[in-house]
Amino acid sequence: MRTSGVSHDTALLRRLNTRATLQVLRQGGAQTLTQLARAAGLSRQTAEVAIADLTERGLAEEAAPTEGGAGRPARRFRFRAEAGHVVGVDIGPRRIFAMLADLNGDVLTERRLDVDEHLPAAERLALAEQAATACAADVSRGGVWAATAGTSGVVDRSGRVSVSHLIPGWTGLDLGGQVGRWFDCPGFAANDANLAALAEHWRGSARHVDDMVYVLSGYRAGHGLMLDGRLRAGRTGSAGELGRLPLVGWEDMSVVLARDGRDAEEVFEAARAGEERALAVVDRLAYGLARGASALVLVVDPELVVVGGGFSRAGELLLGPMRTHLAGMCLNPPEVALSTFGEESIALGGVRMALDHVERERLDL
Amino acid sequence: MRTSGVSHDTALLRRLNTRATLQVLRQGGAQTLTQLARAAGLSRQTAEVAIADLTERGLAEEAAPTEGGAGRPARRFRFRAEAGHVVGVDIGPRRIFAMLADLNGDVLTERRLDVDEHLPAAERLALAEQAATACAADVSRGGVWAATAGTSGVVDRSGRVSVSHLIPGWTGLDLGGQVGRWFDCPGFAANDANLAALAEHWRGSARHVDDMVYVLSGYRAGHGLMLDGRLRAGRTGSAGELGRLPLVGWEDMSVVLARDGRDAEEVFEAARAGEERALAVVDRLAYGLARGASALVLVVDPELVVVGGGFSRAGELLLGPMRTHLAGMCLNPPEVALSTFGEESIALGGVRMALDHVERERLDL
DNA sequence: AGCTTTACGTCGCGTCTTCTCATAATTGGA
DNA sequence: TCCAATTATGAGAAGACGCGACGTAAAGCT
Repeated sequence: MRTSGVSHDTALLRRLNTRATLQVLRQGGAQTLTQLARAAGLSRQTAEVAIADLTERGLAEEAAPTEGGAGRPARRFRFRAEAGHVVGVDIGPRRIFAMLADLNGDVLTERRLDVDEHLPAAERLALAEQAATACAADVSRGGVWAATAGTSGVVDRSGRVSVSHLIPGWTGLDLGGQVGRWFDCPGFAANDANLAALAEHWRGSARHVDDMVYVLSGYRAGHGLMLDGRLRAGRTGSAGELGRLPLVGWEDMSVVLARDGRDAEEVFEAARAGEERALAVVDRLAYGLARGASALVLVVDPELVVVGGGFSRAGELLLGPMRTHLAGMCLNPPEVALSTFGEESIALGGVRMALDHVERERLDL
Repeated sequence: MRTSGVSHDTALLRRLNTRATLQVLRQGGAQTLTQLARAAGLSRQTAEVAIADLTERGLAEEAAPTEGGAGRPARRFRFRAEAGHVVGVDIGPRRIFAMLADLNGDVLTERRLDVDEHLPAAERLALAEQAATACAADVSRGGVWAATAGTSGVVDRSGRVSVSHLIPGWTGLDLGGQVGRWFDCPGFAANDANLAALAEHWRGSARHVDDMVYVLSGYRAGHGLMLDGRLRAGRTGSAGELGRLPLVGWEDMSVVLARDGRDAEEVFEAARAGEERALAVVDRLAYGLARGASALVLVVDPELVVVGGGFSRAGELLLGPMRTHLAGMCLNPPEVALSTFGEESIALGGVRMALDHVERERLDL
């Protein structure tokens, strides 16, 4: 039970209506006052007041009126997506990926960097900062309103890396705080699989689904949970460490491949060519994935499982057998889909998480 | 992305302030206008208007003023918890348990009934209806505002039992609809473990925790998920069927006991007396429970695991070894606690779910 | 009885939204 | 070229709401 505590005077109405107008403006593109008012369920005058408010805050501006059409041409207004920016960075063991996006979430610039997996924390951070600030080179100081980093390992709610086995010197790092310092803005950090889930739900394979599970398949495993349209990171942020459950069988992925002697890419290649042995290896991988996924499915019963990560490059080759195995393990097997964004999903999820903050705090949505 | 669509005129303010006043009134007991206003963050006048509103709706009434104290005695108002009622029914394989509660959720009457596990659906329903209506005998027609039934098996969002292995004729039953018809009110149905989780979170062992997992331990297994303070039933309501995952090892509970030859109660008795063989059996049960729980913990990373169901009667005898086993299976083992409400938890969870509906729809909270 | 304290009730003000009506700016046809 | 139709704009009035202020009412205490 929470107390309300907040006083509700008439100023709240103004805020609410401005918020509604802003939502409509963002979703519908450039619109006239009449259109805005109708869509937001307000009178034209109220919409006008809201637009004046937004214009003053730099979030709206007048656009060119529509050509043609009878009657007096209406003034049109558009959302100034360029009023602010957000940054998402994926800092992985072997790769750094930075993205700059505007307030619509449209990606403006990207930087990709391969790094050595033994690179120490300080230098890795410095490279990530370079990549991120380079992306934002054209953005004025203070123009980045929020930034989020994604990384492998356990990241707690405050943005601190509490455990990381894959990146040297990473454990204990206040990653969220670091990233915020780069742009003097609020900074966040989250587990990579969680961010990937966020991205897939935002614009990817899970666009139309509010209960889904993202499976990060590869030499390391992980997962992200999206329930009721919201990310569930768990108490310590360590949801996503399913790979640790020996019963589930994700740990022996690398064993399967090692036994074969080839790396994943080669095996997939051979399997695509129809080679028997490679197909058997792929089936074994699919079985392992299905075992892990089945635990997720039986626990949270999602509508969709999205498979991303390195192994997902095999595409339907892997998904087909995975569906078959999963069907045998669950009462109501959910749909299984490939990740839409490959490598970019983590940085894109970072963009989304930063946008979430901006929408909540600065746009007052 | 959803459009707002709702117009925000000044009437909304009134609604919001009335809501805030009602919340304060319910939480704080009988209060004066000044107290209400301060707690709700409103002016005294506004609180007065809200109270007038609530009084008209039958939800508030004037109480006796406080004795003593300087100054003019203030009128005091209290929430009329007796303005409406809710019903929760647990319809299990071998037991029916009905509860009537007022709008505060205080339980007024209970009825418990043992039934044969082979009892056909129609007769089982008739008995449940008898138990429930008997509980509500003193309540005027229309005085029950919502009712919820809990049962074992998969219950979908609409309140239909989609799968039930334990109760004959249960599969396909529109349980929520049935229960609603008893009292001519909105009726709901949910899986028993989910309702138990709700109850424990409301007033039981998980009172202060918003991310928790309820484990129904017994000859049949199940679980309920409470994340961010809300129940997550999953797409088809079949989250909670973890027992189906053979890898997890919940299925062989009965095997463990069968091998011993005694039933659970006898084994616990013997173990309490210190008998070696019984202790080994309990440890084996604890191991099985921990295996199942570990899957839950690794997937959702809760703060707390609440153990209920038949085996939980063993108390710390079972929980101790379970904690030990769990610690070996998880990175960050959560706390493990016993269920506060034994058999009553399911019906009580039903009360809570019915109250949720009432608060949302009729109290406009 | 008079003082102090606390609550009550009414009045007026400011804010917000909406309705109405006069006005402005276009297009298309006479 | 001019006029009607159409659509948007702008100003003013009305209604609803919340809040602060001030006078009044009702108790206890001295």
